[in-house]
Amino acid sequence: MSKSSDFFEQVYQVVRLIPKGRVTSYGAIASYLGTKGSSRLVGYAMNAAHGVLPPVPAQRVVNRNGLLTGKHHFGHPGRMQELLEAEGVLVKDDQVADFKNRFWDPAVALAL
DNA sequence: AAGGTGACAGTTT
DNA sequence: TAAACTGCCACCT
Repeated sequence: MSKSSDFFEQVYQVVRLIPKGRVTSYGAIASYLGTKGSSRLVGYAMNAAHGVLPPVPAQRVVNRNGLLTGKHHFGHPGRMQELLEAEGVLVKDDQVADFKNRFWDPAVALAL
């Protein structure tokens, strides 16, 4: 019953709602959860997202610059970019192409 | 129990 | 203009 109290679980829920082919930022998720200053916790949560079921598409979460900061945490660098490209998200120089257009804001998409 | 960690973000120099 | 520092807070040892 106290599972929902886990901050990580909250993050996972939002990340799993990210549509395929879209990406969001750590700060956007943190802000949506009401913990704007805890953007680092979102990244930290992703660190523990490995092996979590249902799977958490952490590759769709990048920093506010659209940079694949956590690519080194996918077991092997390049795996994150590969996953994104497989979903239609072009990545150039470890950065999401047309990031602003690909950005998916939970505060807007999940509004109401 | 207390301290250190970190896949960010915003501000200042 | 770019680079560096600080704040932030839940999880881990």
